[in-house]
Formats: sequence, C-alpha cells, structure tokens
Amino acid sequence: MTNRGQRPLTLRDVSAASGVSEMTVSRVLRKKGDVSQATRKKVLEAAKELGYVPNQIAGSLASQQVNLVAVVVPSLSNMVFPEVLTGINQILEGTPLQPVFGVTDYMRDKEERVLYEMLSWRPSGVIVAGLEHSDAAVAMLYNAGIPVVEIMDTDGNPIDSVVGISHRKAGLDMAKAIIKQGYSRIGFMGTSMPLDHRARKRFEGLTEGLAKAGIEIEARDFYSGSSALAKGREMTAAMLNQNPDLDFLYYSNDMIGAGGLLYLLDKNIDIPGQIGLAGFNGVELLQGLPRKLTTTDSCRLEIGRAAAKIILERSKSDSNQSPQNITLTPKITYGDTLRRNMRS
Amino acid sequence: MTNRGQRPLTLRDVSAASGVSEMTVSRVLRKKGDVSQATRKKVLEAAKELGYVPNQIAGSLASQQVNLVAVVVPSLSNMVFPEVLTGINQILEGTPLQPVFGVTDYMRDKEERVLYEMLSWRPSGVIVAGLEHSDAAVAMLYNAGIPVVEIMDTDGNPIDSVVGISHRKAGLDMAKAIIKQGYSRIGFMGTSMPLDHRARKRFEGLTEGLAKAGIEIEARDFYSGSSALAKGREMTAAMLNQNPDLDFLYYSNDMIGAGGLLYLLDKNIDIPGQIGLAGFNGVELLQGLPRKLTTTDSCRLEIGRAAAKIILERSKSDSNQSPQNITLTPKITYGDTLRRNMRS
DNA sequence: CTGAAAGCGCTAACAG
DNA sequence: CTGTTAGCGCTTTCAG
Repeated sequence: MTNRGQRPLTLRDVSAASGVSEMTVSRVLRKKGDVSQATRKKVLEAAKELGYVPNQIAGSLASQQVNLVAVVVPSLSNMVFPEVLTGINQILEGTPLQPVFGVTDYMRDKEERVLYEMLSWRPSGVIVAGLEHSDAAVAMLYNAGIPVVEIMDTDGNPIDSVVGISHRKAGLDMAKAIIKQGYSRIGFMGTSMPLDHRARKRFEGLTEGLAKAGIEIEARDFYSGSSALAKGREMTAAMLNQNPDLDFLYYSNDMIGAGGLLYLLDKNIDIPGQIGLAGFNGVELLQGLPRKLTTTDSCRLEIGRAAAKIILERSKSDSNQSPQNITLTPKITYGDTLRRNMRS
Repeated sequence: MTNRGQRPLTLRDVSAASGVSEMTVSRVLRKKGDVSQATRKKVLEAAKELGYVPNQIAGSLASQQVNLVAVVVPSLSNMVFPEVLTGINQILEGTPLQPVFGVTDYMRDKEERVLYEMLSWRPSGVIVAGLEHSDAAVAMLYNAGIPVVEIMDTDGNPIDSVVGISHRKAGLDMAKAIIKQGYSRIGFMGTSMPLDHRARKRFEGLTEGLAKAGIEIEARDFYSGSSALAKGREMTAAMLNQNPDLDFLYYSNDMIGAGGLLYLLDKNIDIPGQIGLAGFNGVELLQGLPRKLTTTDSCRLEIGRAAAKIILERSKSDSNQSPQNITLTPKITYGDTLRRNMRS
C-alpha cells in the first residue's frame, strides 16, 4: 500500500519487488499453472505490499478473453429489471464472469448505440431484453460470434437463445380468467404502445382471448412516463368517469393497478363484486396493499438466472451447447380483486 | 454485414477492404485528426459493409485511456439506487464516458472485491456509495490515481470528492419537526443497523434531536430483507401492540412507511391526529397513497448527476479541479401524516 | 517448476 | 492529409 497513485503499477513492478519473473508473477496472480509454494508466497507478499491491481485491459487483449457479460435493459426505474439483474448477479457471482449493464430507455436507436458500445469491449456474452431490435443491432449480434440471450419475451424469432414468458399468452390467460368469472365490460390501461412491446403483446393476447367469447374491450388508455400509484388513480378515475359500466380493469403493471385499487377503495366501490382488477408482474413490493391485487408473475428473477446460466455454460471452452429456448409459464396469482366463486 | 461471427474483424480488415492504412482508418473511426472527405467516405463504407466493431480493449491499452466510470452501489432492488444511476446516465449520455455498475449487497468485503474488479479495468473514475469502506478498499481507491466520488452521505471523511446529504441532519431535522408538532412518544423502524450506515445515521440524528427536548425514543425495531409494504404493516402492528401509547412513527424508508400508513388507515386510527408518520427518500412511486406520506427527499437524482459531473470534469485532460465536497440540503416534504397546525 | 520471446489490436508520436 | 514505427501490459507458447 505504498504507491500514491501516480503511474499505475505493472507486473514488472511486482516482478522487480519479488525477484521473480513477470511470467511467474502472472501465473501466481491468476492461479494458473504450477508454482512452488515458496515463490508463490514471495509474489503474493510483494503484490500486496505494493497494492498491485492487475490490468485486465492488457490481460484481455493478450488472452483474447474478456470476462464481461453485456446486459442491456430498457429501464432501471421500474421494479422489473432490477430484479432481472439481481438474478443475473446471483448466478454470475463467484464465477469469472462479470455483468455490465446498459440502459436503452425503450429506444431502438439507443439500444443500437449501447450494443455497439458494449460489443466493442468484446464481452463473453450478451443478455438483451426483448426480441425487437434494429436491423443493424441484429446484424451486430449475429456477427459478434458470442452467445446472445434475449430475455423477457418469447413471442418472436430469437437471434440465438431466448428466456422469457409469452406475454401474448399471459394476456390470453387473463382473458380466460376474466370471462370465467363473468366479467364482460373490460377496460385496459397500459404504457404507451410503441415503447413497450411486451405490454402490447399482453394487450393483443387479452383482446384475442376476449374476442373468442365475443367480448370487445370497451375502453383503453395509455400513458407514458413513470409508473406511479398516482398515475393509476388518475387513469382509473378518468376511465370510469367516461365508462361507468365497466366491470373489469386490466392494468399493464402492478403499480398503476395498485393506484387503481386504492382509488376504487376510496370511492367505496365493491371489489371484486362490482369491479374486478388485475395487474401484471407480481411485484413483491406491493404485498401489503389493503387488498391483494390479482396479477401475473412475470418470473423476472428466474429469467435473469436462466439467462446467466446459458451464458455461463456457453462460455466454457469445452461446451458447445446449442441455442436454448426457455419459455417459462407465468401463473396468475389470484388476489382479492377478481371474483373467485365461479372458478372450477 | 457479411462477417458471420468467426474471428472478429480488425482494423486491418477494414484497411484492406478500403485500401487505406490502418492508421487512417483508425483516425476516421475515432473522428480524430484530419482526413480528406474522400478517404473518410471509403473507410466508413468499408467498415459498415463489413460490420466492423472497434476493439476498445486494444484501443484503451494503446491510448492508456479507458472511458469507463465504475459505479458501485449496495443494491438495485429498492427505489433509491436505480434513480441515482439514472442521474449518472443522464450526465454521461453523449459524453465519451460510460458507466459500469457493480453491486455490493451492503457487504464490505463484497464491496472490496467489486472495487478490485472494477479498478482492474483502469476506469476513468469511480463513484461509490457511502463513506465506510474496508481499509484495503480505501487504499486501492487512493492508489488508483483516478477521481473518486463517494455519494449519498456526507457524514464522514471522504477519500476524494463527495456528494450527498447529511443523514444525521435529516434525522435531526425530522426530530425538530416532530417536537414542534407536539409529538413526544416516538417509535422508530428501520433496516438492520450494521448493513445500512445511512439509516443508522438518521437514527442517531433523530435520537440526538429528540434528546435535546428531553425525549427518548420509546420503541425501535429493525428488519432485514426487502422493503415491502407488508413489512411496514407487520412491524407497525407489532410495535403498536407492544407500545399502544406511541404518537409518532419514523420509518427509515418510504416503503415501510407506506405499509404502516395503510395499516393504520385499516385500523381507522386518526392520522396525523392520534399518530403521526414519516418516511424517508421521497419516492415518487408512492405518490397516490390515500394519504401523502411525510418524508425527506434524499435528492437521489441530483446526487447521481452531480457525481457524474465531477468525474466528467476531472477526466478532461486540461482540468485540474480539486476535490469537491457537495452537501445537498434535503427538505422535508410535508404530506398528510404530520400535524401542521402548529408549524410556524 | 520457471523463464524468454512474440504478439494481442490498437494508437501516440513522429515523418513525410 | 497520410503512413510508419514502436509500444501499451499482459499472456501464450515454447524452451529449459
């Protein structure tokens, strides 16, 4: 701990301080190859004494191996992606691989830029949210020659591997549940379409499922901006104002669903008798609302874990695993906001 | 877009394809130095045609410049750090600098490991949450010879620059507000102490502030795990059960505060008449609760932005800015859960 | 078990 | 405006 931050230390410094060749120092520090107990000790002591931190830039260039995994997600400000990242971290913890995050703000061109940036570090793998990318981005990912896992969504054509759920089916399943309970005048509230493909697919699934029973969605509203409780309140108030006869509200995320729930409780509206509600994601944070919101678990943690496992497996030199296609099955978590008496 | 992902392309390939020297290709791609319009065009076309992505590993090694900023935070699973990261992103967006995140799970030794990993990439700067680090971590940061910004908290000795708020003062201020409104039987609920220094400092500030008025905290309870509404409910129920005479509850974050609020509303307890409540953070997400929770804004976005600005400024070659010490002043956001009639 | 030589892909520094 | 030369700090490979 002697070096006061001028020129960063190099292997050569450790070599000089320990009287051992650079090569052997390198072997000790990477725990690679056999080194006698005695020299190992000398090296370790010298390195610690000096406060040497290896230069991975140089190491990676020499070894043509970069222990980084690029993780590209649209946002960090809602509850969903942080949990995915947590899953990825859990798996990569203790392995040589290290995740590096990039954020796209749900913008295609920004995604392209971020991917370009990330790929220029020659990571060992890429985990990217969604199946919709610019042509250039798809080409880059193909050409990178590294494992690519697209996550969250399985409704589409993956570049390589994919881990997620079918949002279309999630919408469809919710439609079935709604119909089964005898609701028929449905309103939908969600994020602005062009931004969020997965919300769009759920909406399409819902529409399709209801159509099978001859039901059409009566009202819909979309917002942009952050998903706060207040947003759910406002939107619900507005929608019910215009469509007083609605008997079910499907929200594209739990946060606005919770806002709606609180609003309806304020208004003393009978839930789930007069109006039923459902959200999406299964956000643990919201356990503890006055009523438990019916929702669909989006398997975020598990998706992160599975994606990281694929990259990890494929990054092993001896592995020639083929692309994986993992479709998780989200289950509806029945809360107190959907009638249950008529369930089989 | 012809290369089907075997050997990654190099400058040499672009050079060959365009008939321009590697050096000039490099200049074009980096927009550095003057290149004629004609050759620039040739190079750009060749690069695009091939789908070349530069190798930053090699570039950084050669130029001894790494455009990465290491950002080390304890957690991504609550609302606070994602917002800090958003602020950092906002500032770094469009600059050559790119943030790279690491997560420590509030563990000192993990923080040390993560910092070591990060520093081994020779980033242009480090942003790290908190002022409490292992000795080894502090030494590493000193020796790295790069700008270091410790964020969130200003109660302590910074290594280099610091941006944050005084959590001790936040606790003190809340104590004053509480006293002013005539509350006197105070309960505190928060995260387990050893893990979260900032929550601890708020607690200490509160204790100190109350002590000045001769008031002692009557009840306290700490939890570990994620901050969900349900946790706030449970803890509040338990605390009130044991201490029915409490008239004010201070929570170490808004989430459990909101849980407590919902619980008390369920119980038809008069807020803020019989019991007052306050949380901490100023989480926007929770706008829309039946009552607006009194809280202290922790200036997360602004902290992220300011920290990134410091790194950015210092990374400029011509800048020899000295360490900054930025203490933001958090204001109490008075909601509906603290009596206000007696405010001056 | 240890060392010497060569070079990873790029860019600084210099020449033209 | 363009090209040449010499490394960046490490690891691979091959000899001892």
